[in-house]
Amino acid sequence: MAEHSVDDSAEAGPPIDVPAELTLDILRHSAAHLMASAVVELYPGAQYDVGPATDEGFFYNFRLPEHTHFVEDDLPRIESKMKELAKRRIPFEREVMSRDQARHLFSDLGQPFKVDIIDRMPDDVDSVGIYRTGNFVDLCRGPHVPHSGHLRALKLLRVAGVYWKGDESNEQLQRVYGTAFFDREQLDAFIAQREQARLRDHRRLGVELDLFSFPEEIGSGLALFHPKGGLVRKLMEDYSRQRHEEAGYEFVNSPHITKEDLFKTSGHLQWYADGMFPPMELDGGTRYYLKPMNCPFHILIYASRQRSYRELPLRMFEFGSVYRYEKSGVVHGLTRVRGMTQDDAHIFCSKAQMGDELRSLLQFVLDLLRDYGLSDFFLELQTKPEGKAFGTDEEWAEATDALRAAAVAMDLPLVLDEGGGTFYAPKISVQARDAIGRTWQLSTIQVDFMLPQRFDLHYIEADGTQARPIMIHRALFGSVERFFGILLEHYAGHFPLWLAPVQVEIVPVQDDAPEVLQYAAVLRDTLRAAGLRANVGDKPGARMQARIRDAVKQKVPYVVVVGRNDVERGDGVVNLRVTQTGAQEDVAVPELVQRMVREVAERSSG
RNA sequence: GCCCAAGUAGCUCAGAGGUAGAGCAACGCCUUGGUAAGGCGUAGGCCGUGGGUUCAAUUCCCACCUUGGGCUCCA
Repeated sequence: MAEHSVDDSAEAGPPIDVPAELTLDILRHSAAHLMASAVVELYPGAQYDVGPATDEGFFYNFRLPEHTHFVEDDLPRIESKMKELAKRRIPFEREVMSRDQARHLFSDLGQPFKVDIIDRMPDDVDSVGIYRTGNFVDLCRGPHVPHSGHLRALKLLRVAGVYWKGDESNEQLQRVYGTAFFDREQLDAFIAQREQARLRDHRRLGVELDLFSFPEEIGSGLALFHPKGGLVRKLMEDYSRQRHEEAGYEFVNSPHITKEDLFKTSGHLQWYADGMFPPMELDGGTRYYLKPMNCPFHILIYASRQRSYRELPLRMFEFGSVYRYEKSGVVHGLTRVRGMTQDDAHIFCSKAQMGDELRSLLQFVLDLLRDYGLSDFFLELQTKPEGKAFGTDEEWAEATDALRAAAVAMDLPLVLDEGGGTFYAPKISVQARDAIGRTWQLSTIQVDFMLPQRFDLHYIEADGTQARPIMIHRALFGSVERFFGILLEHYAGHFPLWLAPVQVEIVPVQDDAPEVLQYAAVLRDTLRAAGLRANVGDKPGARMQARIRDAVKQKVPYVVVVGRNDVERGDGVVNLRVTQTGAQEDVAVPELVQRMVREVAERSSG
């Protein structure tokens, strides 16, 4: 997933001695040097910036001379040059020199990025490490492999434009990504793993399974859900509604557009305008905005009349459609869209209730996510974004502490994301690992002291005085679209029975024998009467084998084959095929119904 | 928004300065087959959109739209 921000720590410190063992990071960092070495040979005058190892491999940032730039087709050339250099077993030679000496060296070499790194080093650094690989010289604390012969399982992956030091206002450099492993087998496994990820890409599955599409006519980042996708989505939403109802939420609704004043009051126009679609202006000059969030609306519902302490906590839930103006380059399938539906709720409560409410809420979130088949979580605590938020540090600290306390009580790994909160509140993000180990940010829970102030919310305390409620903002799926995409990838399209758009495909062996078709129709109706989604294909002339294959490709969980033999035997036993494994067994219809109904009720993941 | 690349039939892709092709899907006919593709045939395309160059553009150039990989940002 997301790469680290540019990390030049490998270059910025004093040199490190030879390591006790050769780690993958060391190998990859050496591979980055080798790549830079190849690039400098192939593109004389190329300037190199930083080139660390990453989780997936390594990269190096370059500026090529005279407006030349890499294209994808250059990668094979660079890669062969690297292999050629690797064969020569060129030693990685370490040298320690004074800071001044190094500065002169890189200045003479015409490597301004290195000079800059040296200049930015802390004052107490007076000697630095240099590594030479043949003619290539890099500022580097190391360590490295002894010689380039260790670098044989290599692959360059892609080129990308990156901002120097990761800052949008800086010049853009070109980054070449690659990866390296100890041996060929590991590299092949990596390539196979990428292929697996490609096969379960939700954008691909969305087309194959006829779930959703992104027609150009609508616009970037706006999805259309087809009947099957719509059904899965409805099942997801129905269950969510049911659970929310049980957990004491009330259902509200709000419009998609609103006058600008509402977003002035909420602070969205001050802090979030970049993420909003431009306004539409009516005849009288009144400006309306599409809503990027639902909170101001729920706040107005709260404020619609006087509230008593007896009503708190007040929990308002809505599948709210919001629109966010995402930059054109970031839109991505269902996981990053411009129009989405949040399973959004706002809890209004007293400060005294906040702790309990947060703990039970977190438990509720995790329980619900588990029901959708995710079970491997960690939490992230995101704090005040300096300079991009209102409110005092004390208020933020109090809200953040409340969140931290609730998070700690969950006994899950907790990581800190300094400055990752929104403009009105710190938050906990629930991160989940999917079936192939990728992590996704799902739920967010925010403790908000700001908006109740800005909207001047209050309630009447037991003693008759006015008090200020606090707000908890929370979304479990995050957005329905995004969660749908994540589940689709998590399951690789094999939805668990309770979510599968078609649960059983009934395949007649002889599709022109009336008694067989009749038998299949009766079976279908029996299954449907039990609330199961059963289907008999109506494609004429399709042979049994082809129908089975289609059902498998459509990832229908079960296939039941019925034919003349079953009709003649008349014992109500049919053959069941578990699509994902190909396993077959004979089973009596009542038992089949019972089993499937139970599997649905348990929401088991197959 | 920025860097790089790509848009040809529903899908996956080939092609070439002289107005297009395959496989699968669709449709029709034949086949009635017991667990992952039966056979034959038919139809399907403003070659992303708009400009330009040219006798001629889907092919070359420009802009825009959409998509992909990144950066930045985020649910």
